Order: sequence, then C-alpha cells, then structure tokens
Amino acid sequence: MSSVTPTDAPKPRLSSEERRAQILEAAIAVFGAKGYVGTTTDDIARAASVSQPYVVRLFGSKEQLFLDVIDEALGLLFAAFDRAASGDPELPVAQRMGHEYIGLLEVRGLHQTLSHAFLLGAHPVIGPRARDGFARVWQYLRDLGMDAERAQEFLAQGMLLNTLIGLRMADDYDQDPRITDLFTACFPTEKATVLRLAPRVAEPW
Amino acid sequence: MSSVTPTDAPKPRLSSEERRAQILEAAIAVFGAKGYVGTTTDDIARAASVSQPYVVRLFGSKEQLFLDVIDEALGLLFAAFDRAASGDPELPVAQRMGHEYIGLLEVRGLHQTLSHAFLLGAHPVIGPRARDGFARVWQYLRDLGMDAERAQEFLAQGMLLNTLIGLRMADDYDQDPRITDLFTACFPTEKATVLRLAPRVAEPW
DNA sequence: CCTGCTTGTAATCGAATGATTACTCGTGTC
DNA sequence: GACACGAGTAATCATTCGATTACAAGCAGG
Repeated sequence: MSSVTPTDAPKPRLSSEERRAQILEAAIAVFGAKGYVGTTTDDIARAASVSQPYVVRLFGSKEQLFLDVIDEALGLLFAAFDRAASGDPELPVAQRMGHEYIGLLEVRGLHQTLSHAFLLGAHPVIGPRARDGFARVWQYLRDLGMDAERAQEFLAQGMLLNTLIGLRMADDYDQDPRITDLFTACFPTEKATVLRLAPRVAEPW
Repeated sequence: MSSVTPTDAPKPRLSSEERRAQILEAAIAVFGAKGYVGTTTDDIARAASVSQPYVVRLFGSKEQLFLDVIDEALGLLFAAFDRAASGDPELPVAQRMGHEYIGLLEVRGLHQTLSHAFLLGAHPVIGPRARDGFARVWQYLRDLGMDAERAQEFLAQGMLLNTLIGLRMADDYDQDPRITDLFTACFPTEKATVLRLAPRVAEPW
C-alpha cells in the first residue's frame, strides 16, 4: 500500500487570486443557503477547503467578504444580461433576459444571495450597497430601451423566481399538487430547466 | 417633587395572553428589520419592554417564536385578503387585494418578515412551514377564482413590493432619480401610500 | 392572613463565532 | 544554499447569545 491514509490530499498551493475566486464561489452558495448572519466564516472556509482564519485574512472581515460577494453576483448578473442583450433579435428582449436569468441557477446560491442582500436594507453598510445594486439593475433595463412598465414586470417576475428558489419549492414539487400548479403557472416554458437547476438536496453545511 | 426618578414606570401586570400579543407585534418588527438569525431574543424583549428570559419562557425558544410570528403574519395577511374579497365588486379583485396588501404596511415589518421566512427554505424546521405558508397563499388566490396567470402575476407584484420594502428603497426616493423612476413605475396609483407607510427611519435596535 | 398560582426579572452558564497572533511550509531568486 | 516572501494553519481570545435557574412580587380564594 502506498499510504496509510486512503486520501492523501496533495494540497496544491494556489495563488491568492485563485483562492479568492474559489472562496467567492463557495461563499455565494453558503450565503445563499443560510443568509448573511446565519453563515459563519468557518462554513465558507470548509466549503472552500481552506482554514477559517485564511478566509478572514483574504477578505478583511465577514462584512467585506459579503460586499465582495454582492459585487461578484451582480457582475455575473450583468454578464448574463449582456449575453441576452446581444442574443437572437427575433425574440423579445424580456424573454431572452428571463432565459439568461434562469440559466444563472447554475451559479449555486446566486439568486438567494441577492435576495438576502435585498432584505438587508436596514443594515448600515450593506443596505446602501444593496440599494445601489438594485438601482443599477433597474437602470440597465431602462437603458436597454425597455419602457417602465415592461422593466417593472420583468423585475417582478425575477423576484418571484427568487422567492420560489429561496423557499426550495422544487423540493416539494411532485409531492404537493398546489406546488405543481404553481410551477406550471410560473414557468410555462422553462419549468423543466428550473426543476433541473434548482437546488434541491440538503447542503452539507 | 413626587419622585426622584423622572419617569417612574408604573409597570402594569398583564395577562400572558396580552404579553404574547405585545411580543408578537414587536417580534414582527424586529425580525423584519434584522432577519431570523440576525435578531436576538433580547432585541425583541427590549422592543416589547420585557426581559429577555421572559420572551424565551413564553414561547419556548427563539425558533418557536419565529414559527408563531409566521402564523401571526399569515393570519393578518389572510384577514386582509378576506377584506379584499368582500370589497367593492365593481373593481377587479386583484386590484382590491393589492390595495389591502399595501395597507398591511401599517403592520411594521410584516412584509419583510414573510420575505425572510421565504428565504429560509433550507432550514429544516422553518423551511417546511414557509413553503406551506406560501402554498396556502397560492391556494387562496386560486380558490378565489383567479386563473393561474393572474394569480402568478399578483404574486410577482407582491414579491417586488416586498423587495423594495426590504431594501428600504423609500429612504433614497427623493435623492436618487433612478429610484424615483422605479417607484413611479411600480406604484402608478398607490405611490403616495407606499411612501407614507414604508419604514424609513433607522430603528433603535 | 396565608397560601398557592401566575407574572416577571437578575444572574449566570455553555456553546458558538469573528478575529488575532504566532507559527509552519513551500518556492523562487540572487 | 541561504533567504525573503507569500500561502496557509493551529491555537486562542473576547464577545455574544439562547437558554436555564433561582428568586421576587402581585393577586385571588379560603
């Protein structure tokens, strides 16, 4: 036998940039599942396979990490919107944007992390950042040429999707006829995609 | 002088039922502002002018208190929906329900508390209750005779209102032209009501 | 009046958590 | 091959928080 321990982690050293990216991805997932206050820096550290002090040292504080997480999530959101904006001109722009927004479910925890940020308006540091982030989303839609009514409708649909994801509604999809009805109404064309991408199983945190 | 201390609180004794109601009201406000994990039982105790151990004893645990808070909030929500259902038959039902839902802003923290609950889907105890609560709202709308598309649209608008309230967007209403535009689009008829009732000033918690 | 029940609090405890300190280890460079 | 620097961690600390315990105070009934 080559080693006593069955999995002798080789522990590759990474650049701090690579580690930051790893931790940000893990943090979006964990913050999304447990919220800002409910997530510990150790939760994130274990999800990213580093030590807890290292998370704090790389980002300065848990609060700063959350601010960086918001920036990262918004960056991914605007990137998706950019893809939609330059998509098939035959389809209505709102439909393309909705499709890309649902595709962002591949980024585990993104919608929930944004929802958590949007609920922290009373927080002295996070609140102003969250408000500005939401206002930037609004401005993006308007600059794209959407009229106010269409932009408002698009945001409302997005917030409903966020709610259903945050509720983990997909967990009970085929066990509760009310939820089946609800999903059919909310996702007439993309239901299969949502059910496939929605976080379902309990996280190991 | 009648007393050395300027405000000698008479400290009236109340029945446990009255105290429970007081604490539930305070808890909706504080949970709404700071979330489930971010709120301490002492926050709620001080907001209700009782001691922290008494809050725990009356409700058993913080988790049980939050479950009772969800029940209370949903009870107020369904009561408002009932009022709307038996309102002026000349107006469309969705409009009456929306009006009542905005009127619930008088209950400080209600929308935000429900939003927080709806984001705790991954919580082993709160998650199932939150899912059931949302499904009951859906069923209520459907039983009222709303078709699936209308019910979905109503929920989406409600979730957007919740988000704007949670963000404390009204704080920046007249300081940010993007937010002015956003509010005008979201509340074509009820903007003044929302701005008047939305929680604005920083809570003393 | 006293006795038993309910309302309510002060004191305190143990566990959890964000942050700090003091290290170790590996790697490229002169 | 020393050495300086960046990656990474173990140990630990001070605080905070939910919960428990023990106790005080009001009030109704006999």
